[in-house]
Amino acid sequence: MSDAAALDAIFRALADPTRRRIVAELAAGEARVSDIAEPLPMSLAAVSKHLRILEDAGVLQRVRRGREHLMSARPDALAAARRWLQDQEAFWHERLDALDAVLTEEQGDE
Amino acid sequence: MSDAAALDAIFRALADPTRRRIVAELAAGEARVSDIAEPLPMSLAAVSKHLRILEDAGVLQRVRRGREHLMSARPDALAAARRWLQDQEAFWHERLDALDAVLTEEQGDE
DNA sequence: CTTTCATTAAACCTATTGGTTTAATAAAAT
DNA sequence: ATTTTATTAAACCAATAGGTTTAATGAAAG
Repeated sequence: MSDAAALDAIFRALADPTRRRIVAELAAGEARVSDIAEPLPMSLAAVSKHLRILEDAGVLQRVRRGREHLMSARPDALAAARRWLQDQEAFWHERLDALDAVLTEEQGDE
Repeated sequence: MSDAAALDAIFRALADPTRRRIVAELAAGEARVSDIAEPLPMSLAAVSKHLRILEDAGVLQRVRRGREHLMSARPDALAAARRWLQDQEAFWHERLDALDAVLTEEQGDE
């Protein structure tokens, strides 16, 4: 998967509130599919699909233990998305700071 | 808009690669709708819709200058999303570090 | 004032998404 | 061996998303 495709998968995966909730809840540690599904207002099958999307995006990982699937976080996965956001923020601020500087200087000139 | 709804809007807005591209290109400074659309492989109307989604999410702002609409970045908007990601990463790492510590200690005990 | 230019609105179309329900699979428990 | 439990697969459905094309709006230029 190219970097761009990977980033795309991550942002798409995080665009759904149910999936973000799952991500947040896995901060408490690994959990079985059923445990993750229990508090969620939808079928187990629906949750299973959400988990696959998160797994495919590399946000979660799955370990099979007998008939149970233990899902857990892959912390580095989120870093790519965070970095993209950070970069944009930095570029934007840079630009605005440069603009400020110009305006301030012009004011000094007048 | 509640915080949760705002975060949702931002993540949804950023889930589309065309919109992320627009966001990235506005690092160069404000631009008219037509300028933004020019390099994109779709109709002006389609771009107009993307811009509205980014604007509604608070990621971009619009200033009308006569018949032109100048779009530009609102740097703080991305911060909410970045912070969410940062928090998750931190929580996850915390957990893994704690787990590491336990395992290391157990090894020392054996 | 008529025409051109910059943009959005509206109506429409197709593909994708997020859910459902009902099988299928496979391991665990009895 | 049979049944129960954990999960995914498959088929389906309604709503949404992302695009199109054709008006409509409204400012600028002739």
